Amino acid sequence: MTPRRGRLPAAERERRRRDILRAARELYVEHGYGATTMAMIARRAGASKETLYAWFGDKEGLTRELIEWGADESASAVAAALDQGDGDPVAALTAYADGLLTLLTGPPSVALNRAAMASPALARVLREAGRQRAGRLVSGYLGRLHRAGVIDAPDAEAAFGLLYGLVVQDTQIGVLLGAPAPSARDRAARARAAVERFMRLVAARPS
Amino acid sequence: MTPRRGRLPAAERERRRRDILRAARELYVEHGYGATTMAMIARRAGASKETLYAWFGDKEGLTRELIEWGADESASAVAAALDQGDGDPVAALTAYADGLLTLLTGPPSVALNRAAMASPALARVLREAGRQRAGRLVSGYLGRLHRAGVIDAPDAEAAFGLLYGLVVQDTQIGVLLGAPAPSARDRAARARAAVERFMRLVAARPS
DNA sequence: CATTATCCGTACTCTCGGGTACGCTGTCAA
DNA sequence: TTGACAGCGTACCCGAGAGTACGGATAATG
Repeated sequence: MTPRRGRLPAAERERRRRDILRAARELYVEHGYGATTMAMIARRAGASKETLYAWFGDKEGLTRELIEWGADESASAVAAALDQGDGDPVAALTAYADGLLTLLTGPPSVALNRAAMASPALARVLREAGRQRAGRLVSGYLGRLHRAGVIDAPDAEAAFGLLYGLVVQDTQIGVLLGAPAPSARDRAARARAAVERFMRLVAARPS
Repeated sequence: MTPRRGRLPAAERERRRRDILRAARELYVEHGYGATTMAMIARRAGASKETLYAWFGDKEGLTRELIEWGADESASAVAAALDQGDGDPVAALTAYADGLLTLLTGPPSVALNRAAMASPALARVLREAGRQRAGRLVSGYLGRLHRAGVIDAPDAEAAFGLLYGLVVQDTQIGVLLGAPAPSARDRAARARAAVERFMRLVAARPS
């Protein structure tokens, strides 16, 4: 509400940048990517269109930064979840699974995934910044479990795919297509069941 | 190439309708939904824009019919796959799994799923005509396996979700976001592994 | 305090695609 | 045979939104 005018110091400028991204994310959630105009974003952020174009290049550039910002947040969330449980892999994986479902079915993720479908460039960013980065974290964790003899999964990448499938099933694509998102209770139950099945499938063979 | 003019008899009219839908599908695959204009569709189908609007209402209506057409095809494919194997459930489910992967990662399905992301109405059609319909077929099949004592899966819906997750994992969303589609060999291997794991997880308990 | 780089607000241009109107032509039905 | 309809081609309208230009206001900076 404070009309900011004149040049901004670096710190303030960084905050304004986040304000703009936040405004864009809200509008994508409310109206969808296609129906959100640069004018709407500028209006909600209390900025001018010219500033948007000066800072982000164009609508795609702005959206790209939005995706990267979200990917940063989710990567930290994954790392944090895997640190839970005090070394108990089931607890850590369950925390990760729950977080994954919460993230993927959350409005911001849904809006950005839909947006990415409309632009190959954005899709690439989302895939690399989001999925692949988180995948590496989890694969690395599963690889360590394997080497520690906790599970029998020589191919950590494949094990990650298996876990992912058990957790997510068709939930994400369903929500992207308009199905209601699962409740917190549902997510927790799914996470537990998925990890239990995962452990059963990759149980370490007695040597 | 034959310039069709004058009123069309019913049979011919039906063929022209398919021609138009086929043209639209090709263009969606080549350029994406958003970048495909009604003029392009009319041009490729050798029809006039006015005819498109007269027959389909608007772009969304045309796309809706396209989705329903594809759903019809895929429902028959599912039914056919489940009939394979001469009563061997593993063979039938493997055929289904392979077909599912082939369908979901195929260019037409990818193009239509991306299109549906841009419109809640289209998303609803795709979800109901496609996913739910196929889901009912498979759930019904799994329910029969359960009642026959072949598997232990009292909740057929949940069992379908599990099978789906084991088969598809993150492949569909990945392809939608631009990852390369899996090869036929990869699909077959995935289908076999998924069904093998599925059977292990829902193995009938010895009573 | 003067200066200057920003930044807001607004108004503007331009392109593009959805949707419509219309005349011409060819084919089917009476 | 002949009307009348259906469908092609083309030209057109219009709204909308991306991106730009510019004047005026303002706060950091020296």
